[in-house]
Amino acid sequence: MTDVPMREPTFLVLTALAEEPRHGYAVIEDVAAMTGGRVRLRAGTLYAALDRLRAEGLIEVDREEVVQSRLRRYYRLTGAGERSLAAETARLREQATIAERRLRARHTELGGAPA
Amino acid sequence: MTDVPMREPTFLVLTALAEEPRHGYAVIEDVAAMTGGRVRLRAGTLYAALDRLRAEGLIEVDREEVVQSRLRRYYRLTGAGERSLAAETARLREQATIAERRLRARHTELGGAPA
DNA sequence: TTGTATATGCCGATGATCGGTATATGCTGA
DNA sequence: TCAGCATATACCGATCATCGGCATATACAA
Repeated sequence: MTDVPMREPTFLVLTALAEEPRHGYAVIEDVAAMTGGRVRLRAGTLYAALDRLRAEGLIEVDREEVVQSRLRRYYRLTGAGERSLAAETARLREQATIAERRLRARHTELGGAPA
Repeated sequence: MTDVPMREPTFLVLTALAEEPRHGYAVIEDVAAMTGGRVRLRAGTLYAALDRLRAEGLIEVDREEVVQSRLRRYYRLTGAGERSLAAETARLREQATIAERRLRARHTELGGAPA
């Protein structure tokens, strides 16, 4: 599906599920921990992303539990989800590498702008 | 605040300008080259991004040239733009590192992933 | 003269995310 | 006691970057 790049929340949801199956709220917590508290996923964003990723076949329901009358629906990465996350990760790394090289070069230059 | 993560086209525009001042069309070409042809910026995306980034103070007009009756408006990164790109790059690298570690761990596990 | 490359720019549609709200339950503290 | 917070899922309207197309010019090649 198109190499429309993933947005940050979507990428982080997949990364959270890459570690182990998690239910929605646990994904929110893991994403917050992973980003040092910077990213607090909104409930609307999270559950919409979960539905969308499931429809795309990148994640699937692992199991459901009921704890203290509350439902916990656990999701896990599918094979396609894992490949998608790996591809996206490679893209992030490549682009970071290119940008870093260029940023470094700016401070390596002695005085002048290149012609 | 500006905690809102940059989208891919915006990041690539800044990366293109990090190397040297470029005019719009040259940005499109550089981004295509940088991504191995994967990302072909739309004119609408590019010029809207240029206007937006200029309004945000991340880029500014470097100079204007007229070549064969056609205007070329060159843009360059500002100090704020350079810091913003550096921050975004760090974010990409961190997230790629976390995702890679988790993806690797999945294949390190004894017994492999459940079908 | 049709098409491609250069070059900038506008405009409507799309869709992921944001921010808020709703619905429950259980725990803690004033 | 009752307010507030954490847990947990889910819907909703608004925002806005991007997409995809179109318009405008000029120059050159097929």
